[in-house]
Order: sequence, then C-alpha cells, then structure tokens
Amino acid sequence: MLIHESPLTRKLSAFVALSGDDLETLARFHQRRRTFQAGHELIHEGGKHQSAFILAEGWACSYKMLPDGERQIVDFQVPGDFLGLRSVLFRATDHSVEAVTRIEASEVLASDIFDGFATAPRLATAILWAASRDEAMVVEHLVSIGRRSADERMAHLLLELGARLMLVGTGDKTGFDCPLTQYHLADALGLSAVHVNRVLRHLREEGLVTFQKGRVDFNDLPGLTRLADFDLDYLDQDGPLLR
Amino acid sequence: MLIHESPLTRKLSAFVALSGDDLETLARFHQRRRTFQAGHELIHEGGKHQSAFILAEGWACSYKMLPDGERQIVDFQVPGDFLGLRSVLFRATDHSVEAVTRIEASEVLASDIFDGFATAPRLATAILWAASRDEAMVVEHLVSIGRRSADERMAHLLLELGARLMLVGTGDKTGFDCPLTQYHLADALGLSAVHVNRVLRHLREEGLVTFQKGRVDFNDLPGLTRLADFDLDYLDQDGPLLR
DNA sequence: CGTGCACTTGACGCGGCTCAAACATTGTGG
DNA sequence: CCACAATGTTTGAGCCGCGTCAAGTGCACG
Repeated sequence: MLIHESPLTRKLSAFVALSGDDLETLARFHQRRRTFQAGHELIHEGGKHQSAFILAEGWACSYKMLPDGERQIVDFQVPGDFLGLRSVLFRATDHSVEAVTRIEASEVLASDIFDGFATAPRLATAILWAASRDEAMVVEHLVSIGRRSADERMAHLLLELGARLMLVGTGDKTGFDCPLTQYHLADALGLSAVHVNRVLRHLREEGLVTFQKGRVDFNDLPGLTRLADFDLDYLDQDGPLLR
Repeated sequence: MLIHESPLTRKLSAFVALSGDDLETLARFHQRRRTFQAGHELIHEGGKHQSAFILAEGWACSYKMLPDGERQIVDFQVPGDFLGLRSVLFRATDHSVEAVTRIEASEVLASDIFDGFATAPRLATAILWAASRDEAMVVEHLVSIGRRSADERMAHLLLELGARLMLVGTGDKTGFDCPLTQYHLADALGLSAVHVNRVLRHLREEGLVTFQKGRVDFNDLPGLTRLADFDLDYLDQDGPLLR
C-alpha cells in the first residue's frame, strides 16, 4: 500500500479516505511519467486539446503573458498538484505552465480523468475538491494583490507555500526549501523585482522571515501570520502549520 | 422545449448541445426558487454546509473581507451563473456572496448536483465547464489587478461583463444595463472609489465608454478592446461581441 | 577569466490613495 | 408636500508606496 504513497495521494487523503479501488485508479494516472528541464513550457496559452499533468517532483508555475511582455504568475505548483487541469474542457488553453526547476510529472489524458470519474466516484469527488482548492488559492491571491500591501502579500505567499508543502511532506514550521527567484515572486505578487528585494530585506530586518539561498526560514511564525492576516481555512486542510 | 430556456440553459448550450435528459435534470435544479433583497448576504464566509444557488434574475457579487474592513470583490454574477458552487465541497465556505440588486435564485443542494452527475453525464461535463469558466474569469481578474493600469482594468471589466451578458441574452455590442455603483467597481478592481470616478471620466472623455445612470455604453468598442487587451478566448464562448 | 544571471542599493518620479468638501438623487416620515 | 437623511457621484490638494532607471556586487559555469 505504501507503494502508492505519491504526493497527490497524500494530498487527497487530507480530504477523504481513499479506498483500494480509488488508489488503483489513481495509480493508473501515474503511468506516462515524464521529465522536463527547468524553464520548459509544458503548456502553452492558446494551445488546443492538451493533456494535464500531475506534478511528482519539483516546482512549476502557471501564468499569463501581457502584450508588453509583462507576466502575471497565477500560482505555483508543488508535488501533488495538477498542471493544466482547468482547461482540459476548453477549446483553447487559457494559460501557460512552465517548469521552475527540473520536474517529473505524469501525463494524464482527459479521457483518463472522465473514465476514472465513472469507476471511482469517491476519487472524482476528491479531484473536484483539489480543483476547488486550487481555485480558492487563486481567489486568495486576488485578494492579496487587490487589497494587501507589498509586505503583507509577501508574507501571505510564503505562509501559503509553507502550508501547502507541509501537506505533502516537504517543509515544516521552521521553513522550507524554495527554488524561486525574486523575479518569480515579483511576477506572482504584481510587484517589481526591485521592490520584492526591498520587501524581503524589510521582513528579514523585522525578524519575521528569511528568504535566502533557496531556503525560506520562518523566524517568527505568529508575527508573520498576524501581518499577513493568514488563515489557512481556505486551503481546507487540517493545519499542522499553526496548530 | 422553450419552457426550459433559463439563462443557465442558454449559457451551457454555448458549450454542448444538451439532450432531453439533460434538460430535465436541469429543470429539477430550478425548483426551490427564492427571492432576496438587494444587499442580502446569501452566503457567508466561514459558514458550513451551505447550498449553492443558480441565479435567475438580477446581479450578485462574491467577495472576501479583510480585517481592516476593506473588501475585495472576486467576481460579479449575472443570470445563469452559480453562486457558491465552489465551496460545496469545503468544510467552511471561503467567501461571501451578496445580492447587488433584488434577485431571484434557485437553491441547489450538493446532493442534487452529485445525483445529477450520475444520471446526466453530459450535463455534468457542462457544469464542470461552467466552473472552469468561472475560474478562468477569476484568473483574468488577477492578471488585471496585478499587471494592468487602472484604465485598462476598468475597460477589461466592462468588456467582460458585456460579453457575459450577451451570452445570456441581456446586452449587446452597444452596451448593457448595469446596476453596479462605483464602490462595487472599486472593490472589484482593487482601486479607491475616488479613483474609479476619475477613471470613468477619463474613459468617457476619450470617447471609449460611458458609465452613467445604470447603463454602460460602448462608444468605441474596438478602441476599448485594444486598450484593455481584451481577448474573450478565456470565456470560451463564441464571441458575437467582437465578430 | 569572461559572461550571464540573480541579487542589492540609491535617486527620483508617478499613479493612485487619503482627506475633504460639494452636489445629485432617492427614499422616508411627519 | 416638504424636510432631511442616506447613498452615490464629482472634484481638488497633497502625499506616499511602489515603479523605473541606473549602477554595482557576488557567484556559477563554460
């Protein structure tokens, strides 16, 4: 049974107890495993009939480009997350996804998913839950960019990533390994890279978080949580990060 | 057959041709019709086990509040849209929904939806499509707030609303009736109400759009579309607004 | 040992916020 | 029918958070 312990399994288990049938169907999703180099664009905005992926190893990000060359990162994906799930139903994909690090991911055809829905209804519910959770995260990012200051936004993002990584087993309340550059953070938070740098310095000087050398350290988790107005209810997971 | 012609039916038909069975199941969703006054909060953030609604008449908005009393509107809902669909699977609702005008909406229980999934698979796909489309709109709002100027954001929002209303039969390429206040626009666009007013004046003086007296008039649709970088592919609907 | 990429810091300007004050419109109760 | 309160719109003055531009540092890699 432990053989099935993929990050996705681990994540979905936070929502429902999966049956043997569910696990089997889930295992079938993990055939067709592929590797991509850092920077590779797996899914291209405007493309048609593309399949989705389940991320097994490494980090990715989904984003949209603007005509002036600016980029808005919509979300980051960590192991256990789907890539491109939303637009399997669309005529044309509405966003792009690229590998932040070297990644390993399993390709999933739309038909796999729909067939799975028929044979493993509990799994179907779990996948819908995962999709709803993804949307809830996007909504929270919207709130951040719309109404929170740069410091608060940054704090919120780092806390969210920490909580998500705990759920799949990487990272704990002291921090996590983070391959993002300050440019990634800027594109995700709607800031300039220059300002991201200043924000990080400020948070470090306040003794709240340290972002350095591919590592995020939570120096004052309660203080950071207060600053960010971070409440992990929207992740709908039992929150060992805070409790 | 025309008896079934609800806004939702009309919207879903832009995605798939619904069978008689589908229409019947859909009709069953429209029992339990209720009326709410403008300003009434149908769904409350943090609440539990709430049902969803299908909006039949009037406008609503979904939003999140921040501790300092600020509000971020995530999206507006017009006839044919679901209210609170995303969090039927969640332990606690992650956002609130309130009526902008007096509205009529049909209450839908989670069980209705899941049972419908089993009996009318094509309808299930159509509902997933609608949910994906809702998410795509949120993503586009994120891009707007993150990377577009105030003028561009406003233009984009008004164009999106116009396109959505065309799909359900209200509004055309000349404009649409719009019950929103400038405060609503401010909360949706991450701006202050004062600045919204200045933006609207500017767009009016440029001869692009007029927002006055509950009516939006597209004075220069191509110009507005260019300004906003508006491409309605993300709505995944055949776009009579632009073609 | 040079070339590129990520990070860092300073100077300066602007878009959008805040505060403040009218004005317009609508609904309400006396 | 009027007074007036409540809500929405409009405009000005001043300021600040964050963007832009510019220059420089550190480090990894070929």
